[in-house]
Amino acid sequence: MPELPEVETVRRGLAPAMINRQIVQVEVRRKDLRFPFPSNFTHSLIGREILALRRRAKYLLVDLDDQMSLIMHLGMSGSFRIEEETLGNFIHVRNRLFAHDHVTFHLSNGQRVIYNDPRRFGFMLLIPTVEIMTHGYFSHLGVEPLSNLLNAEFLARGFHHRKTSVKSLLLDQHLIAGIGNIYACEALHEAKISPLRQGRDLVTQQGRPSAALKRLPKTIKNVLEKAISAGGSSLRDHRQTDGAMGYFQHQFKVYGRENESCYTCGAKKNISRIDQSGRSTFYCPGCQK
DNA sequence: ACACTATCCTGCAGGC
DNA sequence: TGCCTGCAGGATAGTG
Repeated sequence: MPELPEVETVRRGLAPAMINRQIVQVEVRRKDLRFPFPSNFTHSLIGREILALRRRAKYLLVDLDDQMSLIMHLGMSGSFRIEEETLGNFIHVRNRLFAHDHVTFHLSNGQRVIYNDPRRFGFMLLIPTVEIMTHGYFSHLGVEPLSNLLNAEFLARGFHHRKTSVKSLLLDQHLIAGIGNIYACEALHEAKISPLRQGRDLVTQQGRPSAALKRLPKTIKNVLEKAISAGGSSLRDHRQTDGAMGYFQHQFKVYGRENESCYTCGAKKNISRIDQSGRSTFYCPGCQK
């Protein structure tokens, strides 16, 4: 589920609860998510203070006070929620658990952070903070799409000679890290670029970005920033940490709108759904060329 | 290097 | 009602 805007929404929700708190207890309810938890996972976390909560691409990075970082990925269906141990001075809320609540972090401020993940494609691991950038998960990640590193010249270099479709290139985390299926579709729509175009087709003979490609960095940033402002997109599993839904799904122009009319060019019942590398792509053949 | 597939897992919508 | 199929926000290993 979670693409960059959803992960960033989660990060912003968790930060005030977690930063400068101590982890006083950790409950792990199964032996694995995508991968087995390390045998010392719980033991390594208890007593640690959380110094910072960062995001890289779709990863959450929790920096601890012993030079270690907890790396968390939400996979397709992961979410976090924050619950209070106490309400007011007297009422103790029992630890209500739901299906697929796999991990609970009890914090020194009396809050608990619960990780829920029905499909269990998510994972958590502990690595030394200084090794994050050289670790296999991160060393080959592409640029942050909201940074200045994503610009038309960068895309021209990345797309040059590539026969792969521009849609698939946007999903390639080695090139740009953080875009997923929804926002790839939405950004291409806003740039009026067909998802079927080959990467090399958007680059001139001289290796310069075409006029269409020059529009793309801006539309990527636009879509991601608006989605963050809306708390992400809730299709099924994504929730903000207070349990609220994101609401950017109401602003989708193409994603999930097969056979509906195009808001941009007005064509009736025009939005198409096609398969690209096993993922659904939504676009308007009328205005995306 | 590149392009494409199969796979992990659960839940849900739609067809019959 | 129930059974079956396909599809879902991700990322990797494996194949030609």
